[in-house]
Amino acid sequence: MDPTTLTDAHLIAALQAIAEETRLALVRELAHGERCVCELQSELSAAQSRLSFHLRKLKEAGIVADRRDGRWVYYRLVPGVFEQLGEALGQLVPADPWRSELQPEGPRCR
Amino acid sequence: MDPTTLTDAHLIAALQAIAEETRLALVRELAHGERCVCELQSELSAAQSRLSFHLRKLKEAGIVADRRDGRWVYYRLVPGVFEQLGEALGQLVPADPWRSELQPEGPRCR
DNA sequence: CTTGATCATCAACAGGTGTTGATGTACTGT
DNA sequence: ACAGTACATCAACACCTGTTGATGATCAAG
Repeated sequence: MDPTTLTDAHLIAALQAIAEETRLALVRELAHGERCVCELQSELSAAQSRLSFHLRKLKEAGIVADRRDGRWVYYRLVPGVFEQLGEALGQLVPADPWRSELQPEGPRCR
Repeated sequence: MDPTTLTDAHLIAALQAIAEETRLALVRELAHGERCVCELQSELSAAQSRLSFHLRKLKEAGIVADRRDGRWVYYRLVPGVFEQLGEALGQLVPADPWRSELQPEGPRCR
């Protein structure tokens, strides 16, 4: 039950990629299916250069993939990434309800 | 089953807070329990000023909370945030396996 | 081959982010 | 009151990020 564990660098890159307004909007749009850049351009009413920049970030972070068809480039979400990220976030903390009670004594700073 | 839905701004702020090396290390450390800054300082071997900076970011993002006891300030994870974030990430995409097949026709760019 | 459309890349800029060293604040012990 | 410790804040700096407008590359149609 752990086919592809994320490295810290991958996790950080992916979270950083999603943690931006335009890119979050792109992800939401691509969640409905494949889109070419010009479609995203009109749907988000953003400059083409801007979308190219953000789509590149998302691609480098492994969130989206692209495919060329004629003169259009279609972007899509990489399947499973969000499930994987959600799982990684959940596993960050061992979900231990007695966690905060386990440190009864004061610090030993020097 | 949706007691506290995250706004986009909160989601972005939280993800951006976690998506940094030092802060991810802080989160991992705090996952084991409450820590005062001087403890974190020696465990991460980071300058005090640096930790103060990152702990502030985490606090502003709602990831950690602090508590003063004498001359020590203890930081702890806010319970449930990672479950909430994981859920928010999972819900970003409707988990629809036929997603990529639903766009059969070409684009209408103009 | 030329034109027009889609998309990527670039340069320049503004603003944000993280680090370091110094200073300020609050608390404790003597 | 004084000195020392824990922590926050500040200024200065280097670096990164996002936006815009221009230019370049690639493809399709005529």
